[in-house]
Amino acid sequence: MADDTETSADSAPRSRRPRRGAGGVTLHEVARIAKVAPITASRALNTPDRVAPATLARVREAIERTGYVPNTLAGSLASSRSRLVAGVVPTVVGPVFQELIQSLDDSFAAAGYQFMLGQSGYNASREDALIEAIIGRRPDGIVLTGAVHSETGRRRLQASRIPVCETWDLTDTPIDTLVGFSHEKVGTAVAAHLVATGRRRLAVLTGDDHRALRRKAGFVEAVRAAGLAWDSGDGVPTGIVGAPTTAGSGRTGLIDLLARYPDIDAVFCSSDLLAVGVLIEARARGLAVPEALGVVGFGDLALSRDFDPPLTTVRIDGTTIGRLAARFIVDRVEGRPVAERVIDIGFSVIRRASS
Amino acid sequence: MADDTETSADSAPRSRRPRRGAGGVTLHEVARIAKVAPITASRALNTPDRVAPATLARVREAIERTGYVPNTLAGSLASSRSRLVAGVVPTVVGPVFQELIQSLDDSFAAAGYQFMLGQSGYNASREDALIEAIIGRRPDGIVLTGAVHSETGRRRLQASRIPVCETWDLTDTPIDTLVGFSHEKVGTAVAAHLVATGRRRLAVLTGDDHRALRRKAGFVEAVRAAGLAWDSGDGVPTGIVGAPTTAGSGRTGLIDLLARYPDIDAVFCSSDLLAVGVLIEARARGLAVPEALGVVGFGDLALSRDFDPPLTTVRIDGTTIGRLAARFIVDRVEGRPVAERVIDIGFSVIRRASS
DNA sequence: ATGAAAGCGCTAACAG
DNA sequence: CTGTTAGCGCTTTCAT
Repeated sequence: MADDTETSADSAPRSRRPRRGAGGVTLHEVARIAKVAPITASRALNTPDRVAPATLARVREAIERTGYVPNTLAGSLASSRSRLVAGVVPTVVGPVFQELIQSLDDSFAAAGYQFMLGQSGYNASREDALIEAIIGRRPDGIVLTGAVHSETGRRRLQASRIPVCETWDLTDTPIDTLVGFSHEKVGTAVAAHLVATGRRRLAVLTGDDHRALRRKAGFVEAVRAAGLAWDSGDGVPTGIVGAPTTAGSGRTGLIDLLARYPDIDAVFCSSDLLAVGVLIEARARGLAVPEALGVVGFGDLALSRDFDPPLTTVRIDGTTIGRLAARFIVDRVEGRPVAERVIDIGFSVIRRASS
Repeated sequence: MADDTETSADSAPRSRRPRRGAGGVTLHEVARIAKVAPITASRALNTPDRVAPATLARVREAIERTGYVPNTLAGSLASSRSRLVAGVVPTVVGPVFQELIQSLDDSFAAAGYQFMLGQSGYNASREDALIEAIIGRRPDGIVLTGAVHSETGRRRLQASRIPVCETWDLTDTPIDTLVGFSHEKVGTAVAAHLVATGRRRLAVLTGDDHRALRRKAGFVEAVRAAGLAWDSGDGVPTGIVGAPTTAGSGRTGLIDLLARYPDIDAVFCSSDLLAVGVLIEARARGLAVPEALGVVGFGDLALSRDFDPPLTTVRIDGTTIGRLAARFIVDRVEGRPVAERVIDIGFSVIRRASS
């Protein structure tokens, strides 16, 4: 029994090459203790029903005794399957992607995959580095949030032949599969809502990121189409704030907009946090919402429903995006055919008291 | 040139074993095209200054031509170094850990490590599974947020010999290294602040998670020590809400507390979101803050500073926690001695208009 | 139901 | 500066 726990004390040909490795317990150790071949120990772990009960018990006891933890690096290298899916988000800071992240985590866990997250940090070169590092680890799938900007990154992903799902956006040229919605149409729909409720002097307060600006573009286009352009610039007074958007930038953004355009009767904000800032500032200066000013956000935070007045906003169903993205990946990995490769999940305008 | 791009068309002993693997370009391919030994190609990638410029150029051209992406799985297996650090958080949902996560990401990136995140989901068995999966991939380090609850998880981490840093909490028995603060002392400090500013009828509104309840315990103890216990229960009227805490649960929590104890003159909330809900509800029912009710939160959201009135809260320096945790891990990995293994980072009470 | 042999793709060790 | 050799720890293929 004593020599069982020693590490290959018997026939080590120590003559030339010293041993390497991290020195942990290996499957060979376990197999030796259980008096089976390594492959049998492997089967006991991966396909226990193809191993005789008595053998299984011996292997399990050996695992227990040694505290063996499989080296999945080695396993993945040998089998080309990692049971790991990597996700890329611009940032986990801010509430924007949280519902989606949660859903991806849950969906992949349910399918027996591990989900791990990396941040690209709104920075193209760091995004490229992250993508290369992820591909290098050969995950079974990759979920991208927001389209990949660099051509390098797209080419590498395509060449890797790893199943990819892009989310949160619609593009003409998906790398592989895609679950998203049209940011332009969000802008259009919000403009339609405000116009329909009698607003005539519309403004925009937006973060300066890609997708927010596309929502703004859709908004502006709809306003012009309705014949309500009233600013000398592109027709709609606009305040732009840097990322990340906060309630603070919402407050200062509104102050600034009102200074330039005192007649504004509605503001479309690119995030709920920004809109909450507008609500706080409006109340602080005695501007009645919704009577004197209509306010619409984007994202449908829990806070938006709980605010006073509750905030009209646009809801994106991150849970469904995550579920569908996971299904795409898992189907691909397990060799099932994927019928349609692009899904437009849409969005909904949630009307509350702020507009 | 044509046969360069074919895959080992020359001497393949196809007699018995068919080829396996994912079929991507390997370093051997690259080496063959560059007419060097594989190890030289490896050096061109990892230690380019130990390779002659001309050789380096040939290898680089071969990499370019083939679109080769290193298989870091194989590299890590061979070298026992992964340049990967894994993080575990209960959840990325909610603002609580965001500053810490950001800081970890930045700090590890600066040191040349990749940081990836997994969610344990406030669930002991899922936490165990996540920890086992992480250890199996042999990262160079593991950062844990909040202490690990299960004995199994702690034992596995300890046995793995992977550098570990626990954060966000102080325990008597760290697995390896630790950067945190005392939740009890937070409660004590907030009670002291409220008592010093003349509050006499103190209450608590708290989420039901582990650490929040420890803050509450510190608060209650301090209130009793000050001779201000006034509730028949443990001395301080308490409202408990489920996780995650939201502004909505803050609103209903205050309603409920006031129904039971109309005399309350201050509330300590276990999160800023909860406190913001209290602020919203107080205003909605015409209860003046801070005159009639003092409110203190925890976490120092950006929103808390931007609210009207600005919220008194407790600030945790997540950036510093992340930086120190990264330093612990990197020092360990690179074999430098770690002087102290436990750091108490403390906290600060930020006094604003709400109290 | 179990095992032997042969790699997965890469790098550490030791030459030259 | 470059190459040869021998693995890292696991699983695949083929055989019994």
